[in-house]
Amino acid sequence: MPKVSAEYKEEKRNAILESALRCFGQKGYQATIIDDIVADSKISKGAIYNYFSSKEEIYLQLLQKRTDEFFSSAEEEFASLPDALSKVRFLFERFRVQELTEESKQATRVYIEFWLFSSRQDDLRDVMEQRYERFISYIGNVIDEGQKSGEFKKDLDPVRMSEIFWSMRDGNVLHYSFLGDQTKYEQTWKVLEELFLQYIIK
Amino acid sequence: MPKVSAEYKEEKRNAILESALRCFGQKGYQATIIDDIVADSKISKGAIYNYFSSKEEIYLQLLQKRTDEFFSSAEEEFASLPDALSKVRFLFERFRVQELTEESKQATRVYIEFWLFSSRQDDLRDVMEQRYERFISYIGNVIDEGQKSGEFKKDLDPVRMSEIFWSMRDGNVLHYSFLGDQTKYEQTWKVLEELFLQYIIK
Amino acid sequence: MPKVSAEYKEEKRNAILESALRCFGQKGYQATIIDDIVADSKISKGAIYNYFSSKEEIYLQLLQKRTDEFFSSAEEEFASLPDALSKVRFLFERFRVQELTEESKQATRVYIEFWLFSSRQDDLRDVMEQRYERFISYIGNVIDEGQKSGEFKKDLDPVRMSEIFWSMRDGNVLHYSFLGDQTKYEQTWKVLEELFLQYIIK
Amino acid sequence: MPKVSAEYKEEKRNAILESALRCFGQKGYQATIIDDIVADSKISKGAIYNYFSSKEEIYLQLLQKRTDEFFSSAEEEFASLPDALSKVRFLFERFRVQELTEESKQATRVYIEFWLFSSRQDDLRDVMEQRYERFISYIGNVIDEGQKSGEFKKDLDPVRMSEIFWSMRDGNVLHYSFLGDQTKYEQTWKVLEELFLQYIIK
DNA sequence: CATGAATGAGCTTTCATTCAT
DNA sequence: CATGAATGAAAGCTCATTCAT
Repeated sequence: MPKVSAEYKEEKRNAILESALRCFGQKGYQATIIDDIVADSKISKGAIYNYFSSKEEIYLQLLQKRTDEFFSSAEEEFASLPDALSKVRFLFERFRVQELTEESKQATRVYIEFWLFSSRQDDLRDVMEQRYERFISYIGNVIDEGQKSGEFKKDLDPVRMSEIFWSMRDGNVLHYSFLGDQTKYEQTWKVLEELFLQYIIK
Repeated sequence: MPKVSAEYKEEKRNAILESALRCFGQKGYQATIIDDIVADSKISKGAIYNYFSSKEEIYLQLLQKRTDEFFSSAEEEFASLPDALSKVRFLFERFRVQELTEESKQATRVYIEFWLFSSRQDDLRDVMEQRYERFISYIGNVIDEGQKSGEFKKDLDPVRMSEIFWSMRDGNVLHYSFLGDQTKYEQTWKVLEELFLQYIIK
Repeated sequence: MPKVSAEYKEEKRNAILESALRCFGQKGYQATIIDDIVADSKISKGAIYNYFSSKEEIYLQLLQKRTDEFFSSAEEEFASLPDALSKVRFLFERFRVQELTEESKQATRVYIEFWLFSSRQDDLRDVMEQRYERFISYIGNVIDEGQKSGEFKKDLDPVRMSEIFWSMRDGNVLHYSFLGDQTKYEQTWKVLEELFLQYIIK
Repeated sequence: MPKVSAEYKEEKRNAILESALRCFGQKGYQATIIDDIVADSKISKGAIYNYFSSKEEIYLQLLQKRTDEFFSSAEEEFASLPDALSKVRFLFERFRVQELTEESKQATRVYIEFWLFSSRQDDLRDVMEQRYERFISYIGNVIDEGQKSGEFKKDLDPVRMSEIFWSMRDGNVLHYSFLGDQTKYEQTWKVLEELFLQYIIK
């Protein structure tokens, strides 16, 4: 019989994750120290370690949460979209709008940093690779759908096009996260969308 | 041993830089400790600090050297290329081939990590920003040249297209550095080239 | 263990300061390494840095504490002393007795070393200069009081006489800290007292 | 058969010592690094170690040289002085004038620093103790001479008075080296002279 | 469960000294 | 003898993690 309710614990977990995202975003994953999260969240160091076993774990959970949120919200939107093209357009729109928030920009930056960081640690690599697959196949499926419906060219490899989508997105956000110019980000992203659609649409 | 030749010192410097690149590439900039470079280069810690004033300095010099090499070799090639389109094609070709080397892949990975890292430190930011400008304007000029010669569409913003080129490249290399699949890298890059050229050519 | 009382922390702070004084006294400020204080106090390096931000800070706090103690105890004694002469006599007596303790001898030695050391570092200089002023004006005021009451010669500059007092004291302790001969120290100090009083008394 | 003349070697030795004094004076003994002396003297590190076996040795030699110079010049002056009082007056005058030079002020400062430093190392202690004795007995002898000639009070202990002389001098220079106010130094020293003479003269 | 004091391995950088040339 | 590159043992300080209260 637990001493506190499950909601209470869930709330605390979330508070820690939110603080962690802010801190990681501001200082970077490696540069953030646990005391930064303590200061931001006003939750004691010991408590943080009650909820997460390590700094790495915090990051991983954060990533998981954001990933889940992305997929569930995308899934929700997709339900009302009639065809593959609308879905691709929606994704471009979504990344155009979403990245503009400071939170989202930082999340991506941290994601890239951690991605790089993880690539040298086998246990982390596996986690990141699975996540990668999930993202790739998600858009791959939309492309595939569009091919089947005759919207997109048939001779494209859906996986390849998906990789291209994500490369463009990651590259663009990487530049934006350094430059910080929102208008430029939106315009560049708009051009990338044109480039991409022009290439896949029949 | 003192009063050694300038070449000797240059060699030593390069040996350190090469070791550093290997180490940074394998473990990441932040995760690499000076002793890793000592172990890899068989050069003592003190000696390393005779050549470079800090770990940061080592990185910056490494970056400078690679940047200089890129521009001088590109300049050389460009001399024999008749038009802007050939130049853009050459750049795509170059990044297709060059990134395939382990060294180059790691260099880019380290570059991205440091880029992220530097964005929070004002003094480093300046250095990185200047380097960024240099790369952007380099391809911007080629685009501009192509517009004047009538090769490329006139209504494109050269700077934007340059940013798009670099975003695509950085995004693609980032993915490749994580996945490590050369064939996939080449194919994706090929498609990105098509996408890009199709968009800019009249 | 956390959420300890303020006294607990105060005790720990003091334990560190006491160890530091012992170490500084034995080996000198510059020659003392943090591990010496760790060894002497049996408090871990990390814990020491929880209480003080640097070795310099430890020294400065030590100085502050001793200075405060000096002034508050002197103030207390002064309250019951009827005239300026008694006060000057008291100060001579005090330094005669106090310096005899090993702790006090070492403190002065460390103080002088740090004084020398600080004179080349602007931020430290300021701190040390203020402390200097405070000591000088303290005795200057007593001299002044004695002049007004007619005890001391009127044509003396109180500040100068105060500087002379402290010069004699610092010089004498410096010699004593090197020689370590208590009897000699006391006798020399006695003579210096005579010299001084003979010069200021009407 | 040496390769170079003895004078050549002597010159180099002196050049090193002069640079060392400048450096020690500016930065302190402990804070001075060999490279400072290299930079100041333009003599290579290896060469310095040909002439001196360690940094400590450099200091000791410097001290020896200055001590010898002091005694030989004092001896020279003393020859023409008729009585003990003139000799004591001459010493006060000498320290009043001499300390005003930047070089001399720094030398004393370094001397005190090293004195403190040496007191914890047995081998150095011996050297410093001997030097101490020499200085003490030098003035002790003058006092003694004055007592025998009837100039000074008979009931004074010459050694004690000598210690007092040197305490006053070291204390005063210590303060001056921190404050750096020449006028104040001269005036304070003048008062100390009065104090001292008033006490010893019959 | 929460707290935050304690731990100590680990990091970057320094510098007296050595020694190959 | 002169040179200055090489060495590596320290030193000050950090910070993820633990655990007594």
